[in-house]
Amino acid sequence: MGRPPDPARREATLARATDYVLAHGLAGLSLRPLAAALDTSPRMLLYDFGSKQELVSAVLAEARRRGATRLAENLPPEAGSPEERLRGIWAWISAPERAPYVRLIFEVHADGLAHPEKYPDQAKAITNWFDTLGATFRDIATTPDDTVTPTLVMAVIRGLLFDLTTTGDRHRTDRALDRFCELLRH
Amino acid sequence: MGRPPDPARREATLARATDYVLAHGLAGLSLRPLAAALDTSPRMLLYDFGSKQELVSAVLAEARRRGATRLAENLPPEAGSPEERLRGIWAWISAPERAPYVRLIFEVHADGLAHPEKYPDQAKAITNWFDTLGATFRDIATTPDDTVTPTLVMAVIRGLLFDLTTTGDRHRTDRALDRFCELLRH
DNA sequence: CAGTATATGGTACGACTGTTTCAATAATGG
DNA sequence: CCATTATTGAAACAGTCGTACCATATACTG
Repeated sequence: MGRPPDPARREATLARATDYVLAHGLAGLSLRPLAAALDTSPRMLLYDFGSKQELVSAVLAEARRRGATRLAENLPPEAGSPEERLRGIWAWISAPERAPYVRLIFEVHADGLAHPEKYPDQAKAITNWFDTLGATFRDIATTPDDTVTPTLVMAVIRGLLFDLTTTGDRHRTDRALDRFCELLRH
Repeated sequence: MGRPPDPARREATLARATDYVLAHGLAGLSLRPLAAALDTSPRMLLYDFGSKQELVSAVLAEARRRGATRLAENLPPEAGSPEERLRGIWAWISAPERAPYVRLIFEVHADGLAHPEKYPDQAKAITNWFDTLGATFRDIATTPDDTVTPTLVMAVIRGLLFDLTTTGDRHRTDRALDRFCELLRH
């Protein structure tokens, strides 16, 4: 008996909160402005998530979930040559539409370096996200259990993303990826 | 006439504030705890620097200055082959002693992505810092004014730094750099 | 000494923070 | 209608934030 719970509300709030965090970043996140933008109240955010920290955790999990599905939709891991897949991943992740996700990844990474205790396993989750990408390149590895080549490939992508997001110089970063593909062919 | 100014005090405060920021990060920086750790008062910090934002700018400039001189001291840009220089840079910047600098770089980068207005030209300053490193590799470029190869080299270093600081897996990241050197030789 | 400029302490302001408390409303089953 | 459970609003609490104001202390010149 009693009024039935409405789990859909929490999920809808989570979805819109994730949009908000992707748009505004994690750094200055505050419950009152967030609640105002979501047409709810700080009271309800805490009612649904318990605390700000748990809300942030939920938002990060949701953002990761979204990124993974979008990647799976657009980049079948078996299509084409390794080089074509590498170019596909770069085109996908460096596209302007992905900028909010990329920004959030860098933000969590940086905050996790200063305050590791705030992200118990989420730093690893970010790693897993890149590891998923890295698995795509297992076939250009030197040995079956070689983790070095995927590590290098992911480092190039992350490093070029850092460069692109800082300088905005798409031409130079695109050509640097070309150069890397060249090196990989030999 | 009147009491003479004491510019040494401001510089001493700046040096110790830079130490503090390198140790504690930029994210949660607050005047009162900072002043307490520096045996001074928020009053004096504002007296010397005008505002928190200007203090942060001064600290970042100082940190950049330190990083540049430490690099110049330890890595003469003309010594050895490009590969030896690349390994030298990686060994230098990935050393545990550089961790605070690296953390700060990632932190400023991430914060600059979310709030570009807070760092009018300092995002470019970070780029310049890496550009200085990149100039070291101009001789393995394909053409004299090739910026692509230095871009790729710096991307590998930044990407591997991201990986190393997240996972702590030094063996894997070191070997990934070996692999990159291999690719560069051909 | 007075005059003057720098340096510093203490304090309070207004705005914000995450969270709590108390009360009211809404929706169900009996 | 009533008991019960979920939901929601309004307000307050205790704290922190950057900063401004006012007084005082300090060190120098003439």
